[in-house]
Amino acid sequence: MIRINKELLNYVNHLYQLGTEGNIIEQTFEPTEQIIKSGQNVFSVYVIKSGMAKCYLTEDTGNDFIQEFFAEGEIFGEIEAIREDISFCTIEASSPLVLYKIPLAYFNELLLKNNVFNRLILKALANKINYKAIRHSYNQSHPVESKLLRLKANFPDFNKLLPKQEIANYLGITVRSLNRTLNDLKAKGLIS
Amino acid sequence: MIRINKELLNYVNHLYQLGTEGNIIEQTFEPTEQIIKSGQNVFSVYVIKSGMAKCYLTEDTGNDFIQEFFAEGEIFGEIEAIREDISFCTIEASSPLVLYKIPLAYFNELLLKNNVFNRLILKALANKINYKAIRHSYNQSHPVESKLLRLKANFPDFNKLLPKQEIANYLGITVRSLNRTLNDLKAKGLIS
DNA sequence: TAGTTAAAAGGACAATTGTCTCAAATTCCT
DNA sequence: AGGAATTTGAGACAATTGTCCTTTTAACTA
Repeated sequence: MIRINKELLNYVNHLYQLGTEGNIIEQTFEPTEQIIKSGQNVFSVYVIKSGMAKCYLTEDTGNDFIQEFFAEGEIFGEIEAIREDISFCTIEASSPLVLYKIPLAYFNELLLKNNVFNRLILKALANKINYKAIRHSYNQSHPVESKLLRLKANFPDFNKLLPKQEIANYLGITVRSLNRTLNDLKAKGLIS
Repeated sequence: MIRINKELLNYVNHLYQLGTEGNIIEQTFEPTEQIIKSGQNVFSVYVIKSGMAKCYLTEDTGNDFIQEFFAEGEIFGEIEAIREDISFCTIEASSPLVLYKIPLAYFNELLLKNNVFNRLILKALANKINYKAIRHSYNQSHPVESKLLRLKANFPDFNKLLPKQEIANYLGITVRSLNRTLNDLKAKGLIS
């Protein structure tokens, strides 16, 4: 649910310290600001220094489906950079955000010339595929109750961190179903 | 549903032609044979030369959820290689398969020393993330009827190619629901 | 070709989840 | 503090999807 990548953050932080040519700059955003918008061009790759953002797709039904919440060290814009395509999702600040902004040209240069960076990106991509595969499979094969228990197990205080609508959008259900299931779980003593 | 990667196939074919050190070898499998098994170590990365394989996860409910069907040029085992982890899915031949088998050591060497290969892998990974994100979002936000129409639009003859159980496992539904919905669509004249 | 096995189809019912609506609680302004 | 706006909670009902089971059809084997 809330993804981090400390290793990548450390490395980008290191690149930033080097400070050569001012290639990487810091940028801040306030909650609800959108950094990348679905269907638009992406001119930079971003790594989160601090704060949290949500990554979501808006469906033709009007529903938002939240892919993940990104926190320290998570990268976004890299898929679009590598595919040389417009964005397929929207990234929106969930809290005050501080980002490292890497221009496309420099990102590609790093990929080509910096083995360490290249490997970190390969790993970041492989991890995304891994968790996406597991999550999709789980979501398709289990009822809401199981999904909620799983979420609770991984993020005990999810219901304090996020509004109900966001939790529902993350689970791909309605708020009504979420409330109903939370009540069932409370009645069974499986949740506080 | 059936993924291909011609560009990667061409390049791996080219590497194979070079034939240095016999690093890449060809291997064949018959339907139902498993090339990679969930939970086990992966010793090679594979690229499909011809035929089709299914990539699926088995859930604790006993359900198989099919991530994708892989055909010419699709790569698998690369996630595990990059993450240095055991496999999280099973790859099983759906038809007679011919594969290029790339040993881990050579795969890593290529990633490090061959810019063209490296970029092709980055693209392959980015594409997987892209289509997974879009599919998961769609699946969570639409009823079975929409999923089926979408499948029909993308693969008009899916119901001739695959048994019902496989289609159901790909859509994350039961065969009963699949049949019911196919009937509804026929009644509405939306499907043959 | 008959007999066995597997795949496809669907009836009947139950469980799950969504839709619509309204009321209560909470937050946010100025 | 007082009123507006947002968030939360839930009742009543409808629609969707799953479970279980039986029948039909197709496919394979000896």
